Amino acid sequence: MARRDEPKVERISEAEHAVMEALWEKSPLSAADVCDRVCAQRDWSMPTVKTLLSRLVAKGAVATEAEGRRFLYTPLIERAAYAGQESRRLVDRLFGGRPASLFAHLAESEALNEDDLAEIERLLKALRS
Amino acid sequence: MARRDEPKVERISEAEHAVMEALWEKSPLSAADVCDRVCAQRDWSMPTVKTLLSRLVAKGAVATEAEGRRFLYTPLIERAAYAGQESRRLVDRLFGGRPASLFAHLAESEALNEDDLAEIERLLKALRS
DNA sequence: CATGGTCGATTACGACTGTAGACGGATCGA
DNA sequence: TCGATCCGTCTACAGTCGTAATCGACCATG
Repeated sequence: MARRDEPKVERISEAEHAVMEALWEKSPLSAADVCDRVCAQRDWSMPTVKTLLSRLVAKGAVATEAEGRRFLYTPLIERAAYAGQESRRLVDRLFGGRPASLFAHLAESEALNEDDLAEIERLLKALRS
Repeated sequence: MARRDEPKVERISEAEHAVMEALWEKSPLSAADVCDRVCAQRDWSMPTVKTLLSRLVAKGAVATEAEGRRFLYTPLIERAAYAGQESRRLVDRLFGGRPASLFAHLAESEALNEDDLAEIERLLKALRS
C-alpha cells in the first residue's frame, strides 16, 4: 500500500474533529463562521472554538491565511485521509487488522440493512471487474 | 435492531482495552495473570495493571470474585458488544452512520486485499441466501 | 509472636481534553 | 484622533488517561 507522506499530524481529538468537519464542509472559514456551524450542534461558545482552531493549527491540521485583520482557516489534511487513518486504527485494534472481520461483525450484529448490502454488493462487483 | 440492555458501561479507554483483551482471551484471571499477559506487549508494571483493573471494575466493565485473599477478574461486557459499539461510533462519526460508506472507503483506499474481498463476498452471499 | 511477602486500595502526577474567561492589539466609526 | 469592537493569543481549570509509588491489611513461616 503506497503510503503517501501525508502531513504527519498528531491525533485529532473528538472536539477538534467537529471543527474539522465544519472546515471540510466548506473552507476557508473565519473563526466566527466555524462557530456558526459547530456551535449549533455542540453547545459551544466562541472561545471554545478558537481554542480548538488554535490547537489544530498547532498540530498542523489546519492552515491560517490572513484576510484583512482576521484569519481564514483551511484544513490541511483531507477528510478521506483522516477517515482512513481512524478506520485503520479501529480495524487494527479490534479486528486484528482484517477489514473482513469488521464487515463480518457488522453483518452479524445486523447493523447492515438492505440498502447497505446492495451498495456493498455493487461496490464489490465494481472492484471485481 | 433489538438493542439488548447491555450493562451500561462508560467508555473504555485505550489502555483499559488492552486489559479487557487479556480477560476476553481467558478469564477469570488474577491481577498477576493479567499482568503476565499484557505487560509483555505494553511495557507496563504491576501497579499500572492494577489501576486499570480497578478502573474497569469501577466502570462496571469487569467483575471481581474473591479467591482466597486475591481477586479474580472477569469481563462483564462481551468483546463483540464492545467491538460493535466502537464500530458504530466510528461509522456514525465518520461515515454518516452508513456502513456502506465505510466499506466504500476501505475499498477505495485499497485497504482491502484479495482475501478480504473474497471473504466479504462469501459473507454477502451467505446473508443473501 | 514477630516479620516479611503479597494483594488490593489509595494517592500521585504529568499530559491531554473540553470548555471558557481575560488580555491586548488592530480597526472602524464618529 | 479616540473610544468601541473584533479577533487571535494566553491563561485557566476541572476531568480523564497513562503510568506508577506507597500504604495498609492479611497470611505464612520461623
